[in-house]
Amino acid sequence: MMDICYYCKKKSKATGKLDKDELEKLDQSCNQVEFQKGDKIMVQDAMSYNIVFVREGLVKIHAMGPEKEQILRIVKGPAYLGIPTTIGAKINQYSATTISKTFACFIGFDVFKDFIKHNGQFSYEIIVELCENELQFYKKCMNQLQKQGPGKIAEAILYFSEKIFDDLNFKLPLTRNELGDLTCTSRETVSRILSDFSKSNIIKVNKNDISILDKKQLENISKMG
DNA sequence: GCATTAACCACAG
DNA sequence: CTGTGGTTAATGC
Repeated sequence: MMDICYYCKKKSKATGKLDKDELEKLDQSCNQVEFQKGDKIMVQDAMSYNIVFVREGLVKIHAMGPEKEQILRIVKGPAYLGIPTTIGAKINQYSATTISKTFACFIGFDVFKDFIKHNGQFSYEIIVELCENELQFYKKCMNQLQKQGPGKIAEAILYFSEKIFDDLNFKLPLTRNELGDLTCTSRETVSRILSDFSKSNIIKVNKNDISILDKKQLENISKMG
């Protein structure tokens, strides 16, 4: 059972920069887990000892704020989870819950830290991922702070279509309530806006199945706010 | 003032 | 869990 990581076909870009010895080290502190939809991978306010690599699947990063639950972002594997909170704080600053069947690996933080300190190529790839996340998050902030309801929802639909599913037709992996938590609106507003879009033939909605009919229009609404 | 927007509440399916 | 209608509060002409 040696060298599972060595032969793993779902290596991250960073892990691809590790040599054989390092992969063996990784192997010894890496633990594969299969999650069902709705399983918790990380829990806010708990101690964190691991970095999680999501090989495949969708995960929501969320946290309880002073008022209500907030979904911070949606993560699609392959991607790392928990680097900011594990490096930057002793206690998890957010939770991670799967929204689809997910395959993930838990990596001991000591080993992960060791790679960062000793393998520049590895570190660089990690930094690239963190930077992309930060830029994406800035965009989401602007979206939430400056757009009105329809603009926020339009951007969320485009986000799922382009970044997550790469398809004009997709099954929304969130409830209306969760989509509200993601876009900083109420579930009622999400409902109304979705049916408005539907009535104007911009999208087709059937339960959680969404089809984008008029992408131009949707982009326009997203842009205009 | 008047219009727009969206949250909150309630209730039905 | 969703969709819809009424009410209310904030904001901007």
